[in-house]
Amino acid sequence: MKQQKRPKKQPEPDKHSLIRLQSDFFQKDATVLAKDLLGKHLIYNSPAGEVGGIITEVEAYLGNQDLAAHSFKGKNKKNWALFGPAGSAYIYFTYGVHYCFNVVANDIGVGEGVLIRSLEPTHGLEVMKQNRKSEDIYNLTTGPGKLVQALGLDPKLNGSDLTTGPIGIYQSPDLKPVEIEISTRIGISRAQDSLLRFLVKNNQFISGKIPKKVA
DNA sequence: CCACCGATTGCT
DNA sequence: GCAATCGGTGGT
Repeated sequence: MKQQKRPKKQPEPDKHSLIRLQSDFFQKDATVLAKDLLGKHLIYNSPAGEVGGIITEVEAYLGNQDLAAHSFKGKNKKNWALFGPAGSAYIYFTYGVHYCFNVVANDIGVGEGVLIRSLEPTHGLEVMKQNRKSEDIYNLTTGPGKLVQALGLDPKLNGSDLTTGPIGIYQSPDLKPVEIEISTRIGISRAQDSLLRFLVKNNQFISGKIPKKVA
């Protein structure tokens, strides 16, 4: 028997079915928050429309106990937002070329954050394709610099409140438990053995380099 | 003042 | 494998 065609086009998730996460969700250690962020939606209500996707890869950075963290040597002009309240944005400029986006964790002044490394695109695909000058959905948001470019995140949103501002973290009501894969962090020269990179198991939307899989 | 480097990406 | 490209840091 022949399959019937779906009468309705599907996959765009309905923004209004998503629940915006509030400060109690963010108020925890970066290692815990990192894992909790997997499977949640990162959505930016941009001037060009709503863009974003499901968080599939993250890394935790732990403040003054973490040699690889930007906050290791304390607060300065560049990293001040990392010391803000849990649930705020830390957007930093690196390699003279790219921006990366973090979710601030833990108490004010601790300097913990979660680097968002990869998304599965769900919102505003056309806008993101334009921003990235690529039609390949696997090349839109699979990397910390790429996803900031795809979403068109404005660096002025550094320090902004993710619970009320134009960038938000959302949970789908029908979110299933996420299976998590763990590895060492990528692109750092110190603390290379810490197992602080977390990925949604078996997802295809991961950043370029091969993870040193451990657990 | 100069050299180096970074939680990256893309091209050779 | 390496250039792009910029601001901060540390050494001379």
